[in-house]
Amino acid sequence: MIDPTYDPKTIEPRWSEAWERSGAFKPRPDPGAEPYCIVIPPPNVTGSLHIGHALNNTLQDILVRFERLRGKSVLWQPGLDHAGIATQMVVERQLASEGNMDRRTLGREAFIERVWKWKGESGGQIWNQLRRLGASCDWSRERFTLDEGLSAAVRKVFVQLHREGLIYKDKRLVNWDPHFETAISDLEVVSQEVNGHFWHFKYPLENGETYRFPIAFGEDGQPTEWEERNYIAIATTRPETMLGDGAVAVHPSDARYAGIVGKRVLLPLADRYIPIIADDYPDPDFGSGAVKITGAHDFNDYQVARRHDIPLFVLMDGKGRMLDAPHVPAKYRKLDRFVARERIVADIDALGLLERVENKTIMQPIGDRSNVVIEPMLTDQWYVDAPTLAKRAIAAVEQGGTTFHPKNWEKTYFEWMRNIEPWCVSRQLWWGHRIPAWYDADGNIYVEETEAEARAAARKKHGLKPKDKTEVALRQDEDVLDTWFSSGLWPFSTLGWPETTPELKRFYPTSVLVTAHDIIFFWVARMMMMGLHFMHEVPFRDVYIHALVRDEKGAKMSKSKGNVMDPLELIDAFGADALRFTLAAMAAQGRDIKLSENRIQGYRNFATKLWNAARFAQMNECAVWDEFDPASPKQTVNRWIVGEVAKAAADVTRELEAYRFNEAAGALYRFVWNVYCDWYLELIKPLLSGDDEAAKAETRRTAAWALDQILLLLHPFMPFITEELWARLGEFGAKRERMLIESAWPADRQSLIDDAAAEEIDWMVRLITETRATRAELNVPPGARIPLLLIGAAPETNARLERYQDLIDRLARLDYSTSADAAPKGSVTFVLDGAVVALPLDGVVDFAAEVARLEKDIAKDEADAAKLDKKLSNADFVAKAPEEVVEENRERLAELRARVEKLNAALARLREAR
RNA sequence: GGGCGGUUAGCUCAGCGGUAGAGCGUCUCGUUUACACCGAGAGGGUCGGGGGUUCGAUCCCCUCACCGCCCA
Repeated sequence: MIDPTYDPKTIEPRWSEAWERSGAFKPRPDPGAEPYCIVIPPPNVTGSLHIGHALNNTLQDILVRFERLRGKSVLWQPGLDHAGIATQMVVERQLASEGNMDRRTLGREAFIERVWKWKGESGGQIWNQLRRLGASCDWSRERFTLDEGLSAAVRKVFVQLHREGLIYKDKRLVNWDPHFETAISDLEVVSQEVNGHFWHFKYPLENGETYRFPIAFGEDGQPTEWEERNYIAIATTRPETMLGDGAVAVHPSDARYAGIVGKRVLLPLADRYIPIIADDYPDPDFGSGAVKITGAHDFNDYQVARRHDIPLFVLMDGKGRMLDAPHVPAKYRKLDRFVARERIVADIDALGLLERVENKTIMQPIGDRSNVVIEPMLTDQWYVDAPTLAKRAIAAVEQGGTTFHPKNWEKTYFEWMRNIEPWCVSRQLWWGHRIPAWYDADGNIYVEETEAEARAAARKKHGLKPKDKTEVALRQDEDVLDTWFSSGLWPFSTLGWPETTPELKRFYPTSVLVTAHDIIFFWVARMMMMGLHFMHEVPFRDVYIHALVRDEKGAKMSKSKGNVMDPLELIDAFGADALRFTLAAMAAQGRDIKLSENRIQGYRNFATKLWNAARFAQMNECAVWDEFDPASPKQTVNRWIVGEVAKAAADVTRELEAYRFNEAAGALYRFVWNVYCDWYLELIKPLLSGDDEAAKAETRRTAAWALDQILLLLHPFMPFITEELWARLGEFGAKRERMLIESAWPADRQSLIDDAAAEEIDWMVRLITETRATRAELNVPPGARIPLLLIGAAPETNARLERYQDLIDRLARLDYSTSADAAPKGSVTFVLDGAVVALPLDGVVDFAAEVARLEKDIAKDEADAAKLDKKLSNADFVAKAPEEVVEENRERLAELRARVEKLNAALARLREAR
């Protein structure tokens, strides 16, 4: 029996395990079944479930369960990525809390061992959290980016790309994280607005030269006043970098400086002379219009320096301390960059060269993991030739090989891919795939999949014969690869590549990738490039970009901001089904989600409603005892609900196919609550308690069938409650052959829609609703049984009334209802489909209230009629609007006028009766 | 500075060339044998401002304002 109360806490835990044990999460072995595959966006090994994961995985699970019910062979491939920096950080913190031993003291091997140990103990806790959410991944196939297989894929890819010239070593400017002492990607750098300063320095001209600098301007913008200057003014937010200046740049069109371009200025403190150059980069209207160029410590300056062959002065070491080097004045050497900043400002000031200091909010680059200021640094790194790989990735989307949903994200994808920079893939970390490159003492590089192969290559290079005993001494590159390098291979490496596995053959390209837009660059782009290059085929047919879940202010949720909503707490409070349904219902395309608990509570109530409906069904023996043909019912209500099921099934199917999760959820909500519960169950109560045994049997079976269809349609959204009810309902009906998760999605059966039945039920629903509204408006006591008279209706309408009399009387709380020739004196009336419905309430209701009600109705109808009349008397409208629109308006006008006439008559009668 | 998106009922949000919708909240009523996590009913919006296109604009175009995000 179904418990009297719905309690997600007791029902949800039983199903995850039962599903998994049954093998339902594994792909259907049937070779004839269409394959359907989603690879999970791998959570970090350090990760725990946040609301973004909950949304992302709910949507994937909805698709996966939907397609599984549709009979496809479904693989939802789970796995974790090793998250280089994040994981290393976790373990380093642990080491720090245990004592003073840092990773360098521990040594590389011991440190990595520690990380693996940590991974074994506390990595991947997110899996159990995803199970609580109901995620139906094939857990038996779980992969990890540092698995042997995936590591082999990484080595193979690196070596092949290197041979093809698509991976190379280069010295370029990178984002350097002085805390972790590694290069990081642009995407791991976040801009933060901070209160900073703008320091204005004077750089004196060489040999005491002077020039006239305009200081006042007339209305025409021409200078009117000048002063004689022996310096050029520059401004900087980072004074410590001035020691590395290689030039001062001005705009070529800037007349103020035209005379001194090509001359030199003295770089104070450093005591070097640097040139004044002309370049398009400086904005003449900003500051003094002159910009210091520090090529080794600023991305824009780097470009300028390259254009003009300006020397680059590296000022800092990996920790962000000033270098102990000849070009750094002795007094600043080894100082932290921020200490050096203060000293330099003070020293410039002492020289009388500090013009002024301005307060200014500046955008500071911060490492998203370390939270320290990122330093642009000139270093040797490995690069992937992304611009070349991007070409096919762009073409694939242009030609529709992969489609984004919603489509407008393709713009963002193109924008980014067309401006892609070489991808720096080396990281100065220990946790990750070590770069398969070896160096000999002469600086030769051997890029091979294994050390043995590198050794062989080195022997060959050094002209050693097989019999020679000497070995070339090799040293492997210390660095590891960017985590995204291995994640980029995810859609094929998890399926077994580089081996040719049956899964790879069957499931690549995958069906859809589900992800948030903040990860398009990180991940989608990389998978596209790698997939096309190594598999010669896109990694996925569709990319569904879902919303970001934001806080109430529209800001991204983050731990540091403390504005997170914990999905596990929400599951505890409302159940996983309610959370899932909420996320789906709010997942409208192209808009972010601002989640509120009230909404989740509302959908928990929805689950309760379904629960109670199922209880009602069970209490009334609504069970399917044998094969039931939904085309067989004779009763109008049953014929009607069968058609409504068919419509709902078609709607849900169509919306899910188009990734319109919110529409699918909305259609289900309305059907279950407003159709099945509010009307169907109410309408069949008399049948269920009546004595027409045939009708009763038919109704029980129809109600049971419709409920089963609801469970099927709702299962992708609310897997737990539907599976539970499926089981409970099966206790009394025919034995369930299988769990709901393994059943079959409702077929599209438009033939079940009976328009005549629908029209009839619709009429009855409106009659009942109008009667209730009228009663409520006139304050007729709920307990008062009153009669209802139908006047001037067509014969078939009178027949309807007769047919459904019992139902109407019950639901509208009537004494009796019948057709009549005229409304009795003092009746309250309303108009329904051209007939007058009269409630004889003379003396019972307030005369003034009834007059007011009628007058209000008349006024509204007349206003509507006037609008329509105006529209229809517009010749242009009649001539140009589509015929059916004109016709529809005409009908509406005629109807309104008839209503007004009848209401006026009713008003007149009422006054007469008085 | 460039790009993208948003502005619709008190709140959170759907919708979209042809009669403005939902959930929550509000108000009134209700112990009708599934459900008060419920039922019945009601109120509430010149669809951000201004132009334009159109027979017709909340919807398309332009523009302005404000908000958010991404990239410089």
